[in-house]
Amino acid sequence: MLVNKKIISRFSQYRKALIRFQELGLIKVFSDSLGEAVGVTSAQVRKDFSLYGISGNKRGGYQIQDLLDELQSILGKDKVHDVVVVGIGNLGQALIHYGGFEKENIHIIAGFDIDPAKLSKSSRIPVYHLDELNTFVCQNNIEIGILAVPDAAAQHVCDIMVESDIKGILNFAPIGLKAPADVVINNVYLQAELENVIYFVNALENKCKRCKKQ
Amino acid sequence: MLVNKKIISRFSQYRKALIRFQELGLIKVFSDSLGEAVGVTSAQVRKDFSLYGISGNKRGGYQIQDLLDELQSILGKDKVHDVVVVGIGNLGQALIHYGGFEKENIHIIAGFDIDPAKLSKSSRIPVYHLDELNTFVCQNNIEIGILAVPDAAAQHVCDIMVESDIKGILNFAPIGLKAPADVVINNVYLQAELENVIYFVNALENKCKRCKKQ
DNA sequence: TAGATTGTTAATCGATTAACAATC
DNA sequence: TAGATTGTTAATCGATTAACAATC
Repeated sequence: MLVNKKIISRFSQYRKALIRFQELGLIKVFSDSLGEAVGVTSAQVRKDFSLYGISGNKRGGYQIQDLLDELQSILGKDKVHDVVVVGIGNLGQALIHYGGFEKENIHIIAGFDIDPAKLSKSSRIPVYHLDELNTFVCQNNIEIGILAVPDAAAQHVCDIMVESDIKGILNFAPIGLKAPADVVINNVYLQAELENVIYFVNALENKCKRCKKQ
Repeated sequence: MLVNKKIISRFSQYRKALIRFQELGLIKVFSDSLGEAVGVTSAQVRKDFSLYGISGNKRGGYQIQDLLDELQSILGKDKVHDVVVVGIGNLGQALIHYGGFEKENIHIIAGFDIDPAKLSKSSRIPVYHLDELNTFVCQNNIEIGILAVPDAAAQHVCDIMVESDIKGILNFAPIGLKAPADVVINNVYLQAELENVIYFVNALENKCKRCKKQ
């Protein structure tokens, strides 16, 4: 796969950095400075862009606005994407209350749960019963769903989402979900990310201790 | 780097899957079934284990309990890790209210913010002013912090955390944080993860359209 | 024993980087 | 022009996988 997850992640980060540059009043960047802002080499930046046919000016760097236009279109930021959140626990709640996605053209338009206490059809972002997911997705042409239910329910709820014809799932349950090949699944395992930090902090400490002993 | 982020992430996932297997009453697994549960090849599983000197029985697979013991110790699950959350917005709040980390020996013991409205010293998990971070970290021997502040504040707050002698940061701001080499930083960019799903859903759709045209 | 699974080596695959010619 | 930066190729690096001998 020539175009992979990582390059698209970097595009998201380039975009964020370019917006910050623009806010500072800058007009153009070099692969060098953009790479530094994101934490990658300048070669990486140029390679990424050239893969997508994005070109700058030899000696003159890249026009920030041009880059942004290209990245917007690659990342689909030129149109609104409606998203639903399934599972209104702590994380699901945080996501539907977080206002930051709005201005990024990602609109979270509804939540779903099975707990009657969580339902509220009249909130700014309504929360419906999971039974209504199918109809809602169909009527509103939803393609993307965020899955934030307890581990034990994850595969089952995933099946329901797929059944409803959701085409992409951002999954927070630490489970290797099974789904048809035409459904995109992207996993974020928060506990694993935290354990990663813990592991490397310990690893580094042990290395230091060993160094001191010598 | 022979031991990288990815292998440790897989260890976290193996562990979760093994716990599920154990709950089902299973005593041993094969690299095959464990790989399937996590979504990797059996070769990957055996390679990962052999890198850490974890061995099974030829023909007999691996004892789940033995594996768990090894993974617990690699991931540092045999002792409690205290963690603080800096930035009590939607995400920070979700993290300190999420109870699931407790039984995983990851204890979130305090939050920090600068907004007076967010402070509450008497909650189950108290939220203090950022000014108190230094003292708190020192007194409680904190090594790990979760950074969940607005983008614009991220680098500044990161500096404060490093200053307080925090050694590992799980960062949610889409910024390539600058920190000394002995500070471990692990980035989770939720918006980028969502944009990833959006990108690949679109990419797949376009491919299908093209297929149908032919 | 025959069959199945591990552990490991070697091959493959893919992503990153170094380097430099092209050129503004 | 001289100098700096792009765009791209080739080299490197690292991670994954295939394959199979060892062996329970």
